[in-house]
Amino acid sequence: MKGAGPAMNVTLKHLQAFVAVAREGSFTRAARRLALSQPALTIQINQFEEELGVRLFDRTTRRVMLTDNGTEFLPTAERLLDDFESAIADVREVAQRRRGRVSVATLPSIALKAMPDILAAFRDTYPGISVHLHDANASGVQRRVSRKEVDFGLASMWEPDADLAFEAVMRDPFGLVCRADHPLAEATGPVRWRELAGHTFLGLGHDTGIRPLVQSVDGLPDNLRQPEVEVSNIATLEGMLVAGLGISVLPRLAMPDHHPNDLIFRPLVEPELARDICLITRQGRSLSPAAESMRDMVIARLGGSGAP
Amino acid sequence: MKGAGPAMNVTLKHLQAFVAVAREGSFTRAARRLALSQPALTIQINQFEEELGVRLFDRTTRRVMLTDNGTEFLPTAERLLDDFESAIADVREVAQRRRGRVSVATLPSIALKAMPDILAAFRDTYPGISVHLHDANASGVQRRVSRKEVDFGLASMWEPDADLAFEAVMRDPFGLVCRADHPLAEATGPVRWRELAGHTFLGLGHDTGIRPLVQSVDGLPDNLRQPEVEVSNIATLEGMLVAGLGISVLPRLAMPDHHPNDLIFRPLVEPELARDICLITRQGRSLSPAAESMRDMVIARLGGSGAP
DNA sequence: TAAAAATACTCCATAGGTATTTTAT
DNA sequence: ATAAAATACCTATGGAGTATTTTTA
Repeated sequence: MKGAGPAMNVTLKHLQAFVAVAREGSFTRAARRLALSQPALTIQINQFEEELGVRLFDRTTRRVMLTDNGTEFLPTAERLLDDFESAIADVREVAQRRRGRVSVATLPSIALKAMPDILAAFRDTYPGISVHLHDANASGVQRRVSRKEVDFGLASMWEPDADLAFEAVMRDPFGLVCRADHPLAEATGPVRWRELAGHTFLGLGHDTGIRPLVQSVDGLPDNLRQPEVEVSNIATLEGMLVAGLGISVLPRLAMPDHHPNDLIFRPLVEPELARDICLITRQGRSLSPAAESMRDMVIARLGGSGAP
Repeated sequence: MKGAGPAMNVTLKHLQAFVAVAREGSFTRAARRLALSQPALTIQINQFEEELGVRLFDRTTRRVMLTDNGTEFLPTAERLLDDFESAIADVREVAQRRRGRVSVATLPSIALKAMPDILAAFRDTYPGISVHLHDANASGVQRRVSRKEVDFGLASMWEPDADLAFEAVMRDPFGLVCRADHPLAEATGPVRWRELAGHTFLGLGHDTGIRPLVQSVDGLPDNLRQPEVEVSNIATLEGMLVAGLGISVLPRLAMPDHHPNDLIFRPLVEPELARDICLITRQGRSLSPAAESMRDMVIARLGGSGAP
């Protein structure tokens, strides 16, 4: 409620002019330093004094010296200019990605398989920017983006949301996962969904993004539609798979790779199925410079290729 | 040595525009508040964002909201504007005599006879300005002015000084001072210098401004040119006069008035002699606003009249 | 008399205005 | 359909330059 103050015909140029003349003790030299003509400087100082109602310099054509008022005001003027400059410089540093912070929410599988490389490259390119990585399931990622807890998310779509924008950056194809000594592991290469019929199937719980996708497959065998066993997280599933309790179906990125010799992965076809890994942002909200850089790097690293 | 920074295409107007839009959440309303057209404001914000390299607002034609960067920068921008305004306002307060300080050096006689009224009036007119009064002899007053210990001095000229400016503001006429029962006190009104011949004369010492003036009088009686008794300060002289040890010669203002019934004063003529009470300032140096006001008041109060 | 500030004038860059278009709700 | 931001275009203010005058050491 305090409107544009009465001080606002005073500009930064006036302060700069004042400080320059005070430091140089000469209009001519100060003008040179400011890359200005001497008359222009004279006018600025006159205006400034007029505006303040105070004489800042006692000057003859031979000597220029600060008045008491000028002496008193000089440090203030210098501080104002410094404050101003450094505040602007701070913002610019953020803009130039020399400083900043970005936080991202991803699925655990992505955090594990894709992010380490990306983070390493990012820290390399933008050493001044700190990165915060949160992992959550698909629903949690969306929630964190909505709540502005993170700059953006990287996950499959959990449910459409008008406030969010989803940009697919990578397809993560589903495949059969089972023990290497399982009958289905005798062949390699693609495997059809219907070949999985009759094998003990280990399913994933409702709160993952994976389940609804699998359920959407046309002509899904009954043992996949109504799994005999259901677990809620990948780690448990992994243990059961290694123990040979059954087979399962997972996106390639979600497949555990702690047991390269025990477990195999065969892409599923007829139909091919994949989850789209999306970059999730708030609709209509721009990203901070740091977040933008991170987004670009994620797209560059995930965009063209499939899984690493 | 750090030249005009790179932040200086940014102006206070940009900051004001930013803060106004942030507060109003609307270009149109902010423009109204700034007494500006909406397109002008749009341009300022665009320039500012361009200059900073950062988007400050996410805007559609329907909604304007701060970006994260904008949110972060807003308090800084507000602080910068406030600092600026209050710094300028401070200077203006000094200019408008609402705040400040003035110090003056005067002769004891003036401090005693003239200054009380002046100070009272001054404090009345400029309640925010503090006044410091120093007393010293003529030589000391000049020294304090030269050394910038005071804004100006008020005294007779001790010796010419090219660095000082002397402006006579009042004539302080010399007169005979003696006891009321002295033969010279029988008459009243003016008295001639030569009438003082033959009376015991009490002289003042060399470090006062009075002595050289008296010595300069044409046809000065010998008893004045070579006083039998010499004292160095007025208080002592007063005591001796009251005791009836002799007569003396003093400017009217310097005459003690603790003994209105015991001592009389008769103006001296043939020739008339007076000391000029001068306003003493540093040559070529302007006065602070507070000092200027004090100077004006001193001239107004002493200028026209003689002693109060 | 020489060097520096002040003044006079001229010009053009740009801040700001008006009119219009675009866009999102 | 409407209200608000963006764009296009134009105008005029005033900031800055050059040339000159004034002043003081």
